[in-house]
Amino acid sequence: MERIAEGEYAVMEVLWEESPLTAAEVAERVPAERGWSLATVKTMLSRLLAKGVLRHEEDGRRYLYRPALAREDYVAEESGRLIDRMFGGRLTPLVAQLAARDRLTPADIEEIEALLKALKS
Amino acid sequence: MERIAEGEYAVMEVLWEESPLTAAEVAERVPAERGWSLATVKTMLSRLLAKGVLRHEEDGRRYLYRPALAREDYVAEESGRLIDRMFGGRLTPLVAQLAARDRLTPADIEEIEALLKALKS
DNA sequence: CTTCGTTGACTACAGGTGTAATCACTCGGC
DNA sequence: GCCGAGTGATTACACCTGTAGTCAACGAAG
Repeated sequence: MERIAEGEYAVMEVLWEESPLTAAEVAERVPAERGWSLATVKTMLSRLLAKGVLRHEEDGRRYLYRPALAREDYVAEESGRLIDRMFGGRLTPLVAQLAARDRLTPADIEEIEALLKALKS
Repeated sequence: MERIAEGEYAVMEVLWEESPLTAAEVAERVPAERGWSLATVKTMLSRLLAKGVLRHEEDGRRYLYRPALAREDYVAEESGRLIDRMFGGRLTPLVAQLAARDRLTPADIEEIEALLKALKS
């Protein structure tokens, strides 16, 4: 599976949220902080098409874009990659890491415990 | 904090494992799958120096390199970045994600439960 | 029909990255 | 004193990425 760059990811996010969309609609929905011109968004769309993670269908003289890759699949791949690289493929050290950095609230802990309990049954 | 590229990360890994080391020693210890020449490793070292994540001290006519950035700090930053981007900053969806993909063994679950229990006290 | 806005395609260009080669220097051995 | 191996510095170059500009075609409005 082709890698998706950071900026390209922002475009995918938009389309995972809502699709199909035209290039102009995607541009509207990209977070304003990016400050991208329409041209930039179009470049992203072309590159994502070339990478095969987007599809487009004709709609008159323009295209409607939609993801060709499920968000879950992408997210699973990226998470796995990070955990493999940094934690030798094991999740526990990541949890420990985050805990040590106070990234876990008591509510988070409860939630994860509940999730794990459900998994065991 | 400067970003560290994928290849550069491999060099950091070596130095986090053992330091200080000379360029040649780093090259020896980089995973063989990379198939890097010594020249490539030296380039990486220079760039990492420029980014300020490595230090070097003189040792006669060569340098000894050592990390100027703790592994924990880097790992914390990267993990946080990924979790922010893909899971809205929350860890629970990541755990759920991994669970759904069978990336969690029963042993993992036990381990994390124990960790969380310890955290609560 | 002419004009104008919209659209995809193509081109541009600087900075980062992977992957080196080459150069100049120097120290240890002869 | 000279030579070769090791060393950092400098340079190279293609591909990826962020960020557009431009162009040609086409369809709607007048």
